[in-house]
Amino acid sequence: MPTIRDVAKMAGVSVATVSRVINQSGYVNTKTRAKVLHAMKHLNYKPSTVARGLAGKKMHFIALILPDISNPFFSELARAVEDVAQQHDFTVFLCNSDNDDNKEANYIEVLKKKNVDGLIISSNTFNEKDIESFRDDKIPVVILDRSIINEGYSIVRSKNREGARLAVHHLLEHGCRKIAHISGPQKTDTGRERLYGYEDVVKLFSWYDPTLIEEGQFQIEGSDIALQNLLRRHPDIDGIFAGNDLMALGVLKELRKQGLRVPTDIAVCGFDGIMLTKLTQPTITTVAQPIYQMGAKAAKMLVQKIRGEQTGSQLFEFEVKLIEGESTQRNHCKNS
Amino acid sequence: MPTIRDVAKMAGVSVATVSRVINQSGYVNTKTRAKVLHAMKHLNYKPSTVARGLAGKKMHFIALILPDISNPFFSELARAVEDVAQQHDFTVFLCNSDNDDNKEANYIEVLKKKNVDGLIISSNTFNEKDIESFRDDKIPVVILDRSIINEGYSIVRSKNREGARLAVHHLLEHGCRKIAHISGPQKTDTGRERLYGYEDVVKLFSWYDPTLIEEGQFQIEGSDIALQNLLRRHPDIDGIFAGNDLMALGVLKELRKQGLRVPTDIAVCGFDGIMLTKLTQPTITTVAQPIYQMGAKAAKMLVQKIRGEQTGSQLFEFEVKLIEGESTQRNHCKNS
DNA sequence: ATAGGAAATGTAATCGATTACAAATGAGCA
DNA sequence: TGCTCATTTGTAATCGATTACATTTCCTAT
Repeated sequence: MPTIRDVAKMAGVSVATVSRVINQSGYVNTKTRAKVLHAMKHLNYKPSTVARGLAGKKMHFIALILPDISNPFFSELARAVEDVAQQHDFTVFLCNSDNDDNKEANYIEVLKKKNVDGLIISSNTFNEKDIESFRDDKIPVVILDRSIINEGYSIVRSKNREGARLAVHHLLEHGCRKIAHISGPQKTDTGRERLYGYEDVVKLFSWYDPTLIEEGQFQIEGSDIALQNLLRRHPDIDGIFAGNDLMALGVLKELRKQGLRVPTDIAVCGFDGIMLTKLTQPTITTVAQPIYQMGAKAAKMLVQKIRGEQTGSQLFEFEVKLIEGESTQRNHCKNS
Repeated sequence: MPTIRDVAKMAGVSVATVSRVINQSGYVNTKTRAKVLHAMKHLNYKPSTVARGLAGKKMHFIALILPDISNPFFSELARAVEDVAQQHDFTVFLCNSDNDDNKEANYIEVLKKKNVDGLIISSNTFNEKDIESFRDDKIPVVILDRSIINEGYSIVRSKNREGARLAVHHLLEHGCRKIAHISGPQKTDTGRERLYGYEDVVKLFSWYDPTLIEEGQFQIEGSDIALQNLLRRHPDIDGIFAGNDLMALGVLKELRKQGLRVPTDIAVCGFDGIMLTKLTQPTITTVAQPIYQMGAKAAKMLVQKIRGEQTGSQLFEFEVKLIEGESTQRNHCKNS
């Protein structure tokens, strides 16, 4: 690997001049520039990012901390982040936290040692102290898919509570008269927000009862048990609002096993809008978030912050949209 | 951020001594070590990976190049790679290539500038020259899910051709008498291997005809068109072997649209064994690769190579396994 | 004619580590 | 006693860039 000194020697100039050419800074004579460029090309010279980093320049990488890349919601988010990062010449560190505080803390430390330029965190449970340590070092942070105290960090999220209300209203409009909720983990913001949205609507009805709520883990696994518990307590449920699409999928699977028809016996609505909802039979009605756009927006904000083009904390809240699938297409008779 | 000099000053020793403590190299008096460790703790000192990198040490990051992280096959692979990397204190760069030569070449360049310690590439179309440039720089490379000339790089893959034969045999055993294939892109190794496997079996039958093959893109999108073309040419198809699960999913969707029943009218078999195949109605029969293990194995091999514990090129080929779903459970009458 | 400043280039310090080499100390042994 | 060698520590060069500062040349306006 040739170094800047090799280039300087070959072009017959000093390293400072080569550096000026590379960085397009200071004055360089046109002819000199040509000589340098020629030498660089000839030697196939590539400036070492590591050396530049040590000399105070950006390393041009950002980190993305998320619970689990194999979850389709996050893999789409990651895809968006990576696309935008790539467009701006940043590389992305992939960090799976599994919502585990220790893993996360460990990552934070490693990332600081590696001079990461910025951080996007969409992990559900993070230690705010860890994040604060980034702010102390003036490393920009964007928080994705979380509602945290709005101090110092920028946030990108969507309207979870409103979306949950949308879902429940939709179920009501399609004739459901007893709607249960399988919530996300209550230690997560999104899990809580969606539960609140559900409660906003159902608490007005006489049939409502807190035992209509079961907590899930935002995963397929476990949603079957949650459903069983609900059905045991309330065999007359005719609508289920699942806290996310993966759980809706699990519910669909379990309902089938129980011999219950969707949507005839029970209607199901999910949340997120992952592609999967369109592939099942029946397709799943869901409250869609603009997943890709959210990831892209977060990445754009981060890049701007890194460049110093934007400072302070911003909140960016995306609209959600109910996408009607077959899982709620039942007769409206009961409703009318 | 404190530096090694701050630590040295506080402990009343030289930077060399501090470095010795950090790296557990050379001689350090027990008492001195204690002083240094205390100073490090007190200052919350974290050695800069960048500075160490410049001084010739490993940066402790590896890159993972894959076509598209939002594809469930690759997101599971990525998950495995990241898990293993994390266990060995490596961070993972996520690189989506979209099977685009330019993007890939661009990444290769960036990665070299950033002193990446090793590379796992599971992209379908890579320029061998680019990869060779890594070998020239003695940067270990592991190739995942590809059959390339076995020179200088280690390879992890599964038995694609055999798996394809398995799939077709299974369809035959379940009464199919005219089996079509929607192949993966023929510019990819896996796409080709699976096609060969299909041909191995079907070419023995009188009904076989090359027009029973349509090329897909390993994605849901496009598999509907491929299926339409096949059905137009051969309305009497009663079995379809899709080159991967995503295409099988698309086929299922399109068959439903066309009013054809699965498996009664047409049986469907996929390849890969992604979780999705278990969630559809009917569930999809598939030839499962041990996706997670493959990713984990690749990562382990890479780490060993980076540590110099393993040199030379190795080939690791995983077994595949047919997982029977509902999409091929038809009466065996025709077969008997 | 000349001061002032733009243009062009080079020298050397710097970033934060590692490490070769030197030097000092002390113990063991002939 | 004097020599060898393990132990302990420090000095300074090095990795490959950036950049503050110095220097030189040359153009221009007064």
